[in-house]
Formats: sequence, structure tokens, C-alpha cells
Amino acid sequence: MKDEYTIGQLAKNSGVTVETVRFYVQKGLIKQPTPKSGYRKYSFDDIIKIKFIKRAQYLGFTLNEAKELLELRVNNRARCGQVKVKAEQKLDEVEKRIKDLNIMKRSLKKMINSCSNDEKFVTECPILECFEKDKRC
Amino acid sequence: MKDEYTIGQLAKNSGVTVETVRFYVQKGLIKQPTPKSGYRKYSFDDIIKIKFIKRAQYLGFTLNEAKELLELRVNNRARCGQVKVKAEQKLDEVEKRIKDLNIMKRSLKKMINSCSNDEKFVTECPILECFEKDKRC
DNA sequence: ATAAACCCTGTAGTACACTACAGAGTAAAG
DNA sequence: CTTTACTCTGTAGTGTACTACAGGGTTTAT
Repeated sequence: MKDEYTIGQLAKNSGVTVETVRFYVQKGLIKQPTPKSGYRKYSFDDIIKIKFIKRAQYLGFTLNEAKELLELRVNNRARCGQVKVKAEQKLDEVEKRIKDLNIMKRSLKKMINSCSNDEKFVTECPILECFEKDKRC
Repeated sequence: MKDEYTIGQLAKNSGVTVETVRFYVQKGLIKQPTPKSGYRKYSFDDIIKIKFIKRAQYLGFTLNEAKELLELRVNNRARCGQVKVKAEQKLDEVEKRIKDLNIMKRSLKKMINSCSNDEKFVTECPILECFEKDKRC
């Protein structure tokens, strides 16, 4: 577990491209290391950081939100409660989206089932009505 | 329920801005009406369409996907079978999206629960560890 | 009749999250 | 020692979904 990664090694180890690393550096998510030789050397912690960012994005956080979380992580005066509040906000968003998608799913299923006769015209298909009228199909 | 809306009235009635309507027209989601007088007049169906688009977007579909769905709706020469195929594709997408969101939901919930003491410092907060270690907390 | 409010076309700018070079320098392998 | 692979800085382009004008014309209310 060395601590001297070129940008390419960092990229490879954290599962992103070199360009993405540069992008994160530019956005201030990763600190730009000062080059001792010709190339800049990144640390193992930078791998951790990028994986953190990727996971945060997967969990529905934006890059800026990921940056905020990283700053909380780095700033150890921050309290657990602050992180919790952010997570709870995201949970609300996620739950709302799931609810709506389930409505959509039911609508689509109902349409597929009602669409037994392939020769029927679209106007007789119920899905788009469900969509339009905002009703619980 | 008149059928002669100026762009401003259309925008107001469908809950978007005038610029957004123009954007949808430009993108081909709304048909550009030919002006009888000086101003173009939109129909009640355009209100329905914009609400349809907004609902589709809210449910996680892109503008292009919304356009596809609208095209199915509008083209009544399309047969039920064609719509069915698209609906089945969308259903797969919706189910995948729900699955991913449920994973997110579970992760976020476990994170929140593990963060019982708000006064703990971030370094002691398990939320960020969950993030970092890529484990199913 | 005139002023405010609205509409027209067209172009440019914004935010997000990258992605793709160009042109030059550096490091490592054979 | 030369070739290949990698790195550097910097700028520009992509796609999505708007948002903001500029510089006109039109409608409506008073």
C-alpha cells in the first residue's frame, strides 16, 4: 500500500479516467499535489476520496453534495448530526421517487395487460390516459 | 375550456415558463401553431402534453423518452402491439430504477440508524465509513 | 392614441458532469 | 539511446434541460 500514485495509477485504482481525476482536482474535490519530480504524485487517500465520491453519486448525491460530505469528513469538528440531516433529506427524496415510480409501474403493467389485442388502436390503450389525468390507475 | 391559448396562457396553465414552452416547441415535443393573427395560438391539448412531459420527467424519464411516449399517444395509426412493446421496455427501465432506488434507500436508512449520537464527531460517525468502504452497511 | 403588457425570432449563457484533444515535457523499458 | 507510454497545462466540445436577453412587432386597456 504505497503512497505515491501518478494520476494514471490513481485513476486506475479508483475506477475513473485520468480526465475525471483532473476534473475533480479542478473542482476542488481532490487537492492538487505539488510535483517533486516532473510528475505530480497522489496519495492513497485520494483513491479513498474518489471511491467516496462515486458511492455518494450512486446514492443520489451531486458532485457538490459529495464535496460537502468530503469536507465534513475532513473537518473533524463536524458533528454526526450534520451528516445525518443530509442523509435524511436524500432519503425523503428517494422515497418520494420510488412511490411515483411504483405508480408508473402499475400504469404500465395495466396497459400491457389491457393491450391484449395487438390490433387495437392506440386511442383505446389506457396507459396514456393514466399519465395524462394524474389519476391512480 | 377554450382552445385558443397564447404562449403565456399555455405556460401559466401548464406550470412552466414561456421559454420552456418555446424550448419544447424547438425540440419538437409541441407542434408550432401557425399564427392566424399576429400571435400563435396553442390548444388545450398542449396543456395536457406539457403536464404529461412534466410527469414523465418527474418519474425519471428524459425529454426524449417523454417525446417517444407522446409520439405513441399522438400517432393513432400506431397499433396497440407497438405501444405494448415500448411499454414493456419502459416497464423494465422503471423496475430497474426502482431496484436501484431501493438499494439507495436501504443504504441511507442504515446509515441514519447507525448515527445514533448526534454529538459524535464525524470521525466516529459510521455513515462516512459506509461510504468509504463500499460495504453494505 | 398611447402606454403597458404581451408576443415574435434568434442567439447566447447557465449548470452539471464529464470527455476530448493539442502541443509539449518526462519516465521507463529494451 | 531511442521508442513508447505516460504526464503536463490549457482549452474546447458533449449532452441535458433549460434560462436570459436583444430588438423588434402586436394587443389590450385606459
